[in-house]
Amino acid sequence: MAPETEGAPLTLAKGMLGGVLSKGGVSLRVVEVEAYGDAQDSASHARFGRTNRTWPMFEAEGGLYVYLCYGIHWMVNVAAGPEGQGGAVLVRGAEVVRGRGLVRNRRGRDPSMAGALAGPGKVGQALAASKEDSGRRLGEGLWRFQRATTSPGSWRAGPRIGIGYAADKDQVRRWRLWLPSGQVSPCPRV
DNA sequence: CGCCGGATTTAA
DNA sequence: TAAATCCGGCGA
Repeated sequence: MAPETEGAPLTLAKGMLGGVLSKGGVSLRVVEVEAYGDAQDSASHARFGRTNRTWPMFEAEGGLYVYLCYGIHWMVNVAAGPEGQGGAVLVRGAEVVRGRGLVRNRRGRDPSMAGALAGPGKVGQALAASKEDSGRRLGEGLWRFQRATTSPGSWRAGPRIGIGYAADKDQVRRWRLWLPSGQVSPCPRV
């Protein structure tokens, strides 16, 4: 499936753009993602190796890696495979396709405006993601993912956000991808 | 065993 | 510009 010349996380990231990620009654169209690599990627949690938290990153493609950031926000990632390698794709932005009322209740605001789910914490909240979801798999239980039926056509790429701690060489990687139609998540203040 | 700080959001 | 809020990973 993935070309050998390209890392699995970046390949999966491209494949996820425009697709629909669902948990229970909420379905979100993915418009922004970031790829995180294996232990060599100093921005990736895979650099810690398999730990109590990070082990789902090392599962085969389609595994869910969900973790808490800043004590508040749940980041939703999809393991990129191959199994044992480490690597995942963070969902950074989405649009509500189904379950608008549910998302409104969870978020406390109307999710229909453009950019309402621009930001990984917002996506996690819309899906009510938490620790229990980490280690589950897409296609099992409440979680589903439907790839885009029509090709997104084009995407844009830029450096990943919020990884200032990582080595410079990693920041050169343009592993944040988004659809031109989608609103990009804001760059947090450093 | 305690400290540090983060793949962020929000409101002031 | 800061507060919210927590736990994993690392050093001691």
